[in-house]
Amino acid sequence: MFMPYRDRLYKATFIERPNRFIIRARKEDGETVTAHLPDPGRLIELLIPGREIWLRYVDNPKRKTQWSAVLCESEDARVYVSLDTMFPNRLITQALKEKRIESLKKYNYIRAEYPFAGARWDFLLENKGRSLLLEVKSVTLAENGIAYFPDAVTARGRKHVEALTTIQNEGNCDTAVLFVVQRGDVTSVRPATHIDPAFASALQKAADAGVAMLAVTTDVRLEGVELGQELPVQLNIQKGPIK
DNA sequence: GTGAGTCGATAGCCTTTCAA
DNA sequence: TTGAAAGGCTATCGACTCAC
Repeated sequence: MFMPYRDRLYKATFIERPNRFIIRARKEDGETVTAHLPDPGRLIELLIPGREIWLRYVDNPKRKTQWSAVLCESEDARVYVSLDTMFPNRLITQALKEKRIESLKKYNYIRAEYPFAGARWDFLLENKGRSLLLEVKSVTLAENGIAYFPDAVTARGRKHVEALTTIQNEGNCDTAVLFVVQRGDVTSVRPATHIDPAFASALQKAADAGVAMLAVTTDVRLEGVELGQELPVQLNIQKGPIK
């Protein structure tokens, strides 16, 4: 399943990141522009001065910036990595509606952004009257063919997982976490125990409680993003990548 | 039906508050 | 005084609510 970008992309060179939502980049015509960065994650492996990055122009006078970062080169320049944290939800919305994810094929798409138990969940699915709450996590960090989440300590992410565990234990509905890897050079997903051990522990407890752990890869291109195959989520991994 | 406004989400930095 | 914890702020988007 392929989802094209809605806008033309402009090649640029990353210069700096003044704050987590803003970057400065130099376009091919020499103009230096300020762009919004949709992914507020750390991204220290990706956003390195001199690296190629692609922007889209946004004609919206209400915005403070007229440019948004869309994707950049991976560390080894072999693949592109999406920087748009909104894109996975659009892609997964379409994939769920079209039943493109094998593990979730039996579920019907009900709605997105479903408020339940004091939180808002990315998707509500249903199979034969049984509901499933699905939380989507965007993954950009990878090393040696393994994707890691998160790329920075995430108390909110941990609370999300803990809430899913509680809901799963109550038994009223099923729950799942879906990691969407926004790059095509990985073969599995692991919790980043070396970055956020608390999150990794919470994820393990969630899996033990029955929260389904799913992952899909994507092939990020300059024209758009292709939904890739499902990937294994490897828990019980005590150490991070070998340096 | 449409437009305006509100809310929640994202994660790191900085400031403030509070306890030891 | 120092360290930890809590909360606000940042820019943008999409969903939702409400008024017209």
